[in-house]
Amino acid sequence: MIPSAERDMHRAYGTHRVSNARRAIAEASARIGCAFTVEDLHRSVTRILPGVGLATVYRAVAAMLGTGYIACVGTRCGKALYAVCEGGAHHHHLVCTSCGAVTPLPCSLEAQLATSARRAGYTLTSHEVTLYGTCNACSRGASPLER
Amino acid sequence: MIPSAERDMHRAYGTHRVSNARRAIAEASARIGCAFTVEDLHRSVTRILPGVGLATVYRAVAAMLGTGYIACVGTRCGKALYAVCEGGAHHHHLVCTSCGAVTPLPCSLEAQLATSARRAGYTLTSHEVTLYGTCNACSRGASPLER
DNA sequence: GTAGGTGCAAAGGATTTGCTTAAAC
DNA sequence: GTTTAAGCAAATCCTTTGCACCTAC
Repeated sequence: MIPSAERDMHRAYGTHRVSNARRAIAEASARIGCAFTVEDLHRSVTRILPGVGLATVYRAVAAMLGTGYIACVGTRCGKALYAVCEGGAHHHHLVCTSCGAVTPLPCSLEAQLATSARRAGYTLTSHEVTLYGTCNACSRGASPLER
Repeated sequence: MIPSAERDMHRAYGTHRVSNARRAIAEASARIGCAFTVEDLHRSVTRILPGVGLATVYRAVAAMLGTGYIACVGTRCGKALYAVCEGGAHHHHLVCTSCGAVTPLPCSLEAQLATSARRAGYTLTSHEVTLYGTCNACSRGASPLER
């Protein structure tokens, strides 16, 4: 086993056990390279390893959310959208509404938001910021997926 | 009919027709005073006007989302959470995770976020910011709802 | 050897939709 | 009068769960 691949598995699943199915699922997540639904992921996974069940993908997604390897970056047509998170540092996501590309954005608002919250009498525990826009390629008219 | 109440109905439903059910739904939304699920809203509405169906509430919620009278401020246990939006100006929401209180927060990040996005090669079309925390009352240990 | 993962199928549950009747405008 | 909403019930569909078997550790 290539060490870097093993490291990725640890990033994805933490102390959970790693099966062939989960290996394929983490690999497929990374390969997709943009925001994906569980269904998208399942389709990709079965190309790598046929026979993996949808429930298994859902369970692996839950595990990967737990470790922060992936994050929910919105919804599309009632389905949750996920994306692989690059580093471990606190960040947000910039999602292309045309092709689904996802770019991580370091969070520089922490102090500012906490101040606003405090002024309103709240003690901030967490915040969610998601930016939606069109990426360079899509702005130039490159093949977008259907929204 | 009290003029101010009529004005509220217009804010809630725009050019849609206003029935007794919808009047009760808009009124209940405003009375709740914090974040609510469709189910919560349905319960409140039937106290004002018994016999209103759940589907009617869902359809009214869709209409009120369309006019911006209410907005989605997150989810709780898989159910969408909504809150009445005060003014018309662009703002975000500060949600108390303990009691569900919602405080509108004027958006002061527009320029900053657009710049971050542009730097990443994106043309920003929209953004969502939701802050979660504990309100003053809950911090002091006042009766919280179950999470 | 055992806790944890898999696959399948069935259940769960929020939300939507079809249809007929009733009410707004 | 016509168009739009209500109410009911059934359908939809994403997601979760139960269970028996298998596998990573």
